[in-house]
Amino acid sequence: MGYIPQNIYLIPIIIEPERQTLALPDPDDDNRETDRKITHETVYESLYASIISGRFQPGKTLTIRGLAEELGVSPMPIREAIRRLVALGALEMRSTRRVAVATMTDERFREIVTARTLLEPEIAAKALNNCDDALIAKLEAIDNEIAEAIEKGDADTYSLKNREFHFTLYEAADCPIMLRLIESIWLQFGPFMRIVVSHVGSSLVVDQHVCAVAALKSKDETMLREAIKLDIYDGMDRIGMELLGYSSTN
Amino acid sequence: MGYIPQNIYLIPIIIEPERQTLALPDPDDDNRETDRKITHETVYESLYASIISGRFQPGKTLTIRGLAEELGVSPMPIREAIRRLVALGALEMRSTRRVAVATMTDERFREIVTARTLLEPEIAAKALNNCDDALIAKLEAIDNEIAEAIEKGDADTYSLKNREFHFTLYEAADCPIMLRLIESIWLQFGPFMRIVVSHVGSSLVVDQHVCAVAALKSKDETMLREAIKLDIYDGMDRIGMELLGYSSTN
DNA sequence: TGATAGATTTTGTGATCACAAATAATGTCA
DNA sequence: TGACATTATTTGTGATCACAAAATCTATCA
Repeated sequence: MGYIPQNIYLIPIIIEPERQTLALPDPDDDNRETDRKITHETVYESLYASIISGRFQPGKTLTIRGLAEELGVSPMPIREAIRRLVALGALEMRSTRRVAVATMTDERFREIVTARTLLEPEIAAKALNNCDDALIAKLEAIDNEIAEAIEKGDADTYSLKNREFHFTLYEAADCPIMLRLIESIWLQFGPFMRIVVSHVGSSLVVDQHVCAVAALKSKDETMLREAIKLDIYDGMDRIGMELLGYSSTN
Repeated sequence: MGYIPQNIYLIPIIIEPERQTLALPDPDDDNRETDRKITHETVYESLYASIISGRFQPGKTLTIRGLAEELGVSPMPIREAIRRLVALGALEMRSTRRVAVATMTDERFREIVTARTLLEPEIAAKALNNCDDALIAKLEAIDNEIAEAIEKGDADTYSLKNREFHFTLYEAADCPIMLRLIESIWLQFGPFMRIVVSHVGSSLVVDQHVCAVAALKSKDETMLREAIKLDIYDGMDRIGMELLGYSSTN
């Protein structure tokens, strides 16, 4: 794969997706004065979270009734949530109208890298104009949590916080349309994020997040674009390595 | 607007969206041996076609029951189709859970131009590798129909064929993920395509489609990217001009 | 033993209904 | 006459049901 920018040694480890029960947040929570709790919306968020955190095995088929029972709702809101996720490419509709978690192929993988390197440096550059000290502080705080997660080998927290870092930055750009496109892309490699890289491998990598924050501080757009691009290459490497040694199971 | 690449004179004319009844294709058609006719799928396609051809006034609120009655189906498949279109940004969900056709703002407009100029030249370049004589012939045929439509001042055919030209080229790239992103973007300015430019204005414009086809013939990637970029600027100009003299109605 | 045909279960789909929130319409009072 | 409260209607939402297609299981036969 010609996009690998530097020589790094990664040891990919697949975490077997332990059966994890889905659950909707307790409706008795008192934060519903702002927005009414719409079931299909809540279902969507629940499935969304499961997908981006890699709780669903890629290729796994989902059934409407199964999810409905698991989440304790009727099939109706499940259907609506599934339609949205299919539209975004997070789930794929098979010819028999069955939905499954999106799988990955070499071609899809390359497309994702291409689309990410086109859109994300651009939106980061737009965020540069709206950047203030609060944003920088927030990003640095997240980056510290990421370092901590790597230290502990906590893959879940790592991928969660890595995502948070990127989207915190991108949201500052105030470009909802581009953000939606990027979100759609992230959803499509979400199921592959549950991968741990060895501590040694990770620590050898130049932390592009630090570079990105430095670029924000010095208002250096070129440096920021480069940092985001290299961070994408780095992150996608981990998934790419995994793809090589792991043919799709079903 | 600084993106305008050349001095052209366009006279935008808004075609008032005449009330046009929606209708599902006759289920008695004999082309259903290949794939079963799923109602919510058919509804989706129907709404999709209405949106990209600008049959719906931007900002117009759609009701589930209203569409259901118009299409002669129950509210259920309407809901599913709407969820998909909301996910793609073609429709927007208001705070009261009401859906409306996406509106346009200066910010959204600029974002769309940015995203298009990032993604479309790239996918066109990928299509260049898979380009054969059949594709070129097809594109030239479409371009002839476009010229004819401009001649006659037929805005509907123009925007339909313009869309066909782009997507025929893009599909040749065989990049389904990027294609979906581009489709999502097109859906968002679809409602604004129903705009006629004066014949004189149009004929003054350099036909970037011809340039694109020439670039395909000579395998000139740089030229192809440039042609696509200029064509986007040209097309978006027409919408941009319209935006200036036409504050959003509701 | 292994493949195939039939039976059984599972599953997607679309319609209908009840309920609550939102919108529109109506009447009342200053 | 105009602003506000009240009523009526419309509309989104979620559950349940019936039906048909798909998937799974089972039994039969080579």
